[in-house]
Amino acid sequence: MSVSPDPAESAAASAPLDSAPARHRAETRRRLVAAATELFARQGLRATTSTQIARAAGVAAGTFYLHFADKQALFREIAFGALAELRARMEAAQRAVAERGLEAQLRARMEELVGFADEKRDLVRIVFGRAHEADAIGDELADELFPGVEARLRERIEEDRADPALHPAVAAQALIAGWTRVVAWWVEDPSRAPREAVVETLVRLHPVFTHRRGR
Amino acid sequence: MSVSPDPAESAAASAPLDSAPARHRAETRRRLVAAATELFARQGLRATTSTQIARAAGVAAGTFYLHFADKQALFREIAFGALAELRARMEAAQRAVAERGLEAQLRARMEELVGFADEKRDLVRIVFGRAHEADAIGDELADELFPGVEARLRERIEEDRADPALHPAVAAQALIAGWTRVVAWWVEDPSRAPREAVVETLVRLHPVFTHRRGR
Amino acid sequence: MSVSPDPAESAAASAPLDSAPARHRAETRRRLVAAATELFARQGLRATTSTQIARAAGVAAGTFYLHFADKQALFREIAFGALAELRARMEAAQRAVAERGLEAQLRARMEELVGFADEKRDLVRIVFGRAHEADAIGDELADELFPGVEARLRERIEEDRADPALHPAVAAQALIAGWTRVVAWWVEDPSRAPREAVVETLVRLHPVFTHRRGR
Amino acid sequence: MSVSPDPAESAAASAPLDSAPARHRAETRRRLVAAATELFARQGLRATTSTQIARAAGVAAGTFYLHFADKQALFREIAFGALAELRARMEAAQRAVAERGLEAQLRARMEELVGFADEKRDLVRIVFGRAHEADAIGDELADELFPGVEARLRERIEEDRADPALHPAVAAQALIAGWTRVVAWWVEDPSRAPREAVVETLVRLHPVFTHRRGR
DNA sequence: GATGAATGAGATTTCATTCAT
DNA sequence: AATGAATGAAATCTCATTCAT
Repeated sequence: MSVSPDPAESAAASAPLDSAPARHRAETRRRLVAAATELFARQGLRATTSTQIARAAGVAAGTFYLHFADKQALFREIAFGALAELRARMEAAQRAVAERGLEAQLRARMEELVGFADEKRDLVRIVFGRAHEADAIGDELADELFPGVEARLRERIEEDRADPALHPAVAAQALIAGWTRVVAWWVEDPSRAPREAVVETLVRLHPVFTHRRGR
Repeated sequence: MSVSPDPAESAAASAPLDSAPARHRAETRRRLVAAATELFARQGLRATTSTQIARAAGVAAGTFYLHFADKQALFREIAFGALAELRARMEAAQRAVAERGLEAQLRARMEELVGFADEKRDLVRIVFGRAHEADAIGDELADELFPGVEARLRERIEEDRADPALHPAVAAQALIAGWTRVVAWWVEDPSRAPREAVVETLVRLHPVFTHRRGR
Repeated sequence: MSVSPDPAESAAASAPLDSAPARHRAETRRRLVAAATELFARQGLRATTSTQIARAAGVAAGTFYLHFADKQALFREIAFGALAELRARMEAAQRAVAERGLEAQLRARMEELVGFADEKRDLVRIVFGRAHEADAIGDELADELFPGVEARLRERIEEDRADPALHPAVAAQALIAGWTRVVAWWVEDPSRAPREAVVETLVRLHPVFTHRRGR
Repeated sequence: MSVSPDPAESAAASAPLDSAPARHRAETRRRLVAAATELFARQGLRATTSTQIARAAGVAAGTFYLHFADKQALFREIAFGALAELRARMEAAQRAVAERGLEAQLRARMEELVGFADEKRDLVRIVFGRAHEADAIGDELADELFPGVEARLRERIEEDRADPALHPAVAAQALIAGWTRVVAWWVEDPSRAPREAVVETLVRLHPVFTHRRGR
């Protein structure tokens, strides 16, 4: 499911989803996404033009805009797709150690985060890297994460599993910024720190880890 | 003292630093910085052109380039100047409570950070805000902070005032990102959290605060 | 047929060359060339801007760059087009007197050269004149002529119709330089020499004219 | 003696030529010429700025204009100085073989021309090379040569040592253009032709060489 | 649905030259 | 005579997006 508005969605909905034209249309869209993913990874977001993407997908320049509002929208789709995948993996990893307690779950999540970033370095670099190619999309992703992180933090505080003096929103902002920055910094040059140290440090900076109950 | 390279510095160095022309030159430079500070705050970095700045400073367009390589360089100078001021204030605040212990010092520093951001909202917005107007300058500032933060963290760990399992560089990246993100988020809309809560949360996320000695 | 590389050629090649858009595109290009020819003749190369040409052709400024890499490229096209015409005319003139011998052919060619320059004074002035407006394009034209001139000279030498002690490449450079200089000098002020004298002198400086066979 | 107008000459004339200030002034001028010669050879004419020359000569930017009207004027002085040297050397070479006849004199001159170009490749490249860095200065040099070449040609024609059907001015233009082009082409890459072949070809293209008396 | 040619705004930057000191 | 900071004009070229076919 697409997170950003998609000019084509209404059209697709008005026709049988498996009609021949609809299938052709979906195929064109898929080709655009594939071409863009490849080009973004190779050249970055800014250096890639919508016309280039269209050409690489074998369609005309104008066709691009029948599927996406603009270059950002296409990239946003890729980025939010990746975020959805990351969340699913973190969920799964957490569930797999559910009975081992909050700390184990936290570690599992951080492990998954770092592993995911390692697999999708190009994407991480574009979204969170120094060149700031994705402009505000990194912030949009962070905003997407924010409510959940804040809510969970609030719960933990209520359960006395996190410091009650923390302002949940402030802490959530700080946490998310820390995570994104650390993975972006690390994928830039993974020799900067052993992967295990990255995970361990992210775990140990988390309020759930540092909080001593009943104090 | 200029933080960034200055195309004119070599020339200036070859003449007495207090000759009449040199004084006039310095005055022109000062006027450019003042005009730029004003314009950046009002219109943002992108919307402000080098020619606008020159005009506002009462000099010709080309004069701008006699003093700064480009708009970014001038802004960098402003930003690094602000950073220097922030550091000085944080140092002073820390020294003022030196005898009250590490935690008090930490709180004094965070208080100063948040207060400073509050005073220079425009600057914070440009450098760390969502529009990413300053491109990589926010990162340059963060990089400037990094060595010190990392070194201090390392010391604390050695003194058993911070969790020894933390990787100093990773933790420093996370901390700095958290600080900058939180102040940017907060100045965007200070009603999001009481100032005291922001300070307190930043304090309580810090490894020096969370670490329990001798464990 | 375009002499210089055309940024749009690949795109055009991917579509039928006679489709409606392609025809429209070609028409736009033609209008740009026409407008440029007129403006170059009137104002010279330097004083004419790409934006002026676009406006005179009734298209937007950016459209210019859809058809030509820059002003030079467009001028190069005009210049090489003229060269092609000159060559064709020289060939035709030569063929018309083919049976009257080498000297007659040479004279026919020189006559055509001088006549052509006379007709296209503006172009000659831009390309070969003192203002050097066309920068290296005059040299590019000379380079275009060089291989043919050198080859023909070599043949003549082998046929004992030119001095065998001549170095063909050196002589070709000298000849071409002489021709271009003389016509540029003459069109600057045709009263400097009677047209017939110009032709006759060019003929009599040519190795084929001066060589005495069997020596 | 300088060929181009020199803003300093009048001033120099109004003071004793050997007064202390005059000597200092001449010294500054000499340093400017030396610095310029070096910079022009290394970077070309365009890439060298008047300010660069002044700095290299150890004087202020404005001082440059106390000695030369502009960058072109300084270069013109260098170029005309070289031309004067070339002429002197050609004269001397010619005189050395005066008794051996016109052809020997011609060959001596061409030999000197090619040798001189070989020694001053940088200068030849700037003045006559493809980059056209010297703008019209090459033409000014050619114009300087023109009257002499034309007059000599006229004499030869009157003596029946050159084809009487030649138009002296036209032929002079062609000859000079051939010489300058050939040396520029050759110094660009001396492997293009053996030096002897260059000389021999220039000799054999000359009307004095090709003319058969009494015909 | 697809095409693809056309749009169009506008900041940057350089450096020869001047002239007040 | 020397200094050196300041002047200032102006053409380029990009590329996201549109819209007539």
